[in-house]
Amino acid sequence: MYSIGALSRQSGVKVPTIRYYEDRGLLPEAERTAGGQRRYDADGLSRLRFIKHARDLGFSIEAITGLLQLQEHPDTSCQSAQTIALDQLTEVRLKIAQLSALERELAWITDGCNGTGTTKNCYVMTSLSDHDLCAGDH
Amino acid sequence: MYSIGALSRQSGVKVPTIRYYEDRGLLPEAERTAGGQRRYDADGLSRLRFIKHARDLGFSIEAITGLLQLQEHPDTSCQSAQTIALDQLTEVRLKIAQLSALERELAWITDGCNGTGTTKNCYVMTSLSDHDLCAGDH
DNA sequence: GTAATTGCTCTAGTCGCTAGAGCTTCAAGG
DNA sequence: CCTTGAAGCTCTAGCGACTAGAGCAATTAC
Repeated sequence: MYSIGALSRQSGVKVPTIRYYEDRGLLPEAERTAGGQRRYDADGLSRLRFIKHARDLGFSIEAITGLLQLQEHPDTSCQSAQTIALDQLTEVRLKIAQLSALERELAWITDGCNGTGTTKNCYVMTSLSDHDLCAGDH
Repeated sequence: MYSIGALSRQSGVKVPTIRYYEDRGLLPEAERTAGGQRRYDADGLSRLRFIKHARDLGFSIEAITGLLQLQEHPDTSCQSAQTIALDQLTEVRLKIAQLSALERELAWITDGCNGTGTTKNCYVMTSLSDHDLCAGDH
């Protein structure tokens, strides 16, 4: 049996975050000692690791709730799980595309300034004032 | 003189967001009519456009505050402006790198599942449970 | 037995807005 | 001049996923 601190060390998830996950229903209500402290077993640890891994991959709490529900029905089709993961992949790719557009703009803007002039004539400042100086659209 | 609604249409920034920017100190306190409504001039509009453009490029409110302060001293060196922009570029590149790593993981995980099995044996589910099945580290 | 550590609950703060309630002011038409 | 409807006002609360802190109770190691 682990205390919440031990679970935290084993999983890499901070103590308040574990309590937050319980609050949000990702973790079942933990067993308690006579004094009211939470105690966990190996199942609790593996469930928390699952959650952490999914969070690290950018899944939302809501998506993880869905995945955990699927996990509790091991004989149903895994198509739903794949759909959740593919949706996440799509979102990640979209964000990468958006950030890449920003990267191009920022590189363009910073390239136009060598840092030696004054703010008044600075390419960074004028670019932000005048959208037309940008390379692409956003 | 623009009303807040007119300013909103001209800038593409929503009315409550304009008030929020004023609250946060990005915009100076607007002049008011006798009845207490905000009125803006061309300067207010160009300042708001500057803010919007910077927000679109992902600059934080704090970074924009810095840029606006620089803008008010047009004869100082523009090195600070370039630094803020380069910092932002670095952050964007870092986020892209992180998301690209996630993309690889998610693609790997979803590729391993054809959606026809059961949850119990689903590669998506087992990958989330067992970190070692991942392609890289994160 | 005592002291240090860890745990508990509860509230509030982070960021950048967004939504809603309940009220007042403005501008245009008659 | 008066009405009406749109647009404005302030204030509070909510989003997501935590994080920080106060003030107290339980556990554990010596």
